[in-house]
Amino acid sequence: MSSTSAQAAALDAYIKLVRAAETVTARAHVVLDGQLTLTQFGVLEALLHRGPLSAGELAQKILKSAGNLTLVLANLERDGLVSRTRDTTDARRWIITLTPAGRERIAALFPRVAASLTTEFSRLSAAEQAMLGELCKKLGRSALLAKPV
Amino acid sequence: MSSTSAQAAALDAYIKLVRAAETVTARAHVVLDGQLTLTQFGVLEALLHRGPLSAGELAQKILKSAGNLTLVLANLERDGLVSRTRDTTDARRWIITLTPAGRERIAALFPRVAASLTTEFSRLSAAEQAMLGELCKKLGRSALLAKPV
DNA sequence: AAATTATCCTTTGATATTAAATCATAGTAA
DNA sequence: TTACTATGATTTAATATCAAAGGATAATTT
Repeated sequence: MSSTSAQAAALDAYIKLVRAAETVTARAHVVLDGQLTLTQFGVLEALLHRGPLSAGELAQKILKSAGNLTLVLANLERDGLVSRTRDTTDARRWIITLTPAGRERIAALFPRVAASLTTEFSRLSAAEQAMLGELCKKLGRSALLAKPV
Repeated sequence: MSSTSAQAAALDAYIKLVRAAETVTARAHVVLDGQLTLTQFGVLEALLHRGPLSAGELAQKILKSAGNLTLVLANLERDGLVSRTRDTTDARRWIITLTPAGRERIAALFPRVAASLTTEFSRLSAAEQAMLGELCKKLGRSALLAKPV
């Protein structure tokens, strides 16, 4: 079994995948202009488009750990961009809400980031973008090997 | 100009791109089994396949800042996996070399990571992998708008 | 040679990130 | 009710990460 060639192809594709993601992200990052970190942008964007969420829900949306969220939210609260209130029906949960300042900040920055990403992806035709999305989706599917019984 | 549809498509493709990269990376990370962080793996892998490099060259290879490399290399040195010696021809540069323990560690882990990536990418045919690589490469090209004169 | 500029790396201060342990509240079982 | 268990969030300890400032050496200019 000559896994060599398949392996070389996989590694090559992987490197290109990661570099592309990093490159495009870095270019979008620039338009934030130091007004938000990328993680903070992710949190505020989720709140803008989905409304108030619990800390746990936010962690899921941006694929980060609960402990991480605690710090990110503390910084955002310190900066007056979000507020935290206890969930009245479950005292373990915090509900995170955009403050007016937070809403203003993300509402101003989101279009810039979206425009940046649109420009970057304009290197690809609509069909190519759809194809890229499909291939990425296939890659992300749940684990290849089912858990044994 | 209805940028809306193009924008939606770009954002959708972007999300899938980033998630795919993160998913595949996280699955490869698991096989490191706590023996190295991903960044440490990147450094040792570069040294294994390219031989001794300066700190600056390593930073370029793994796309990280010089300040970051200082810390990562300090930790690797503390753990006895790399050694640093002054470049005899340029006293500003450090030459980083794998120690026997470092070589052993990365030589054992690299095949595991490569196998993991190969498995992950086996969800795609060879042609699909090549296509994905091409699309990613296109995305990563240098900035779309030339710097004005 | 002396002064200037450039390069390589480190330091500093801040945010990010995770895993694991802990705390508080909720839900369930006895 | 009293235990036990599960869940949501925080804390802790460690590594990662960057931008910006600083230190040392090299290269260039005058």
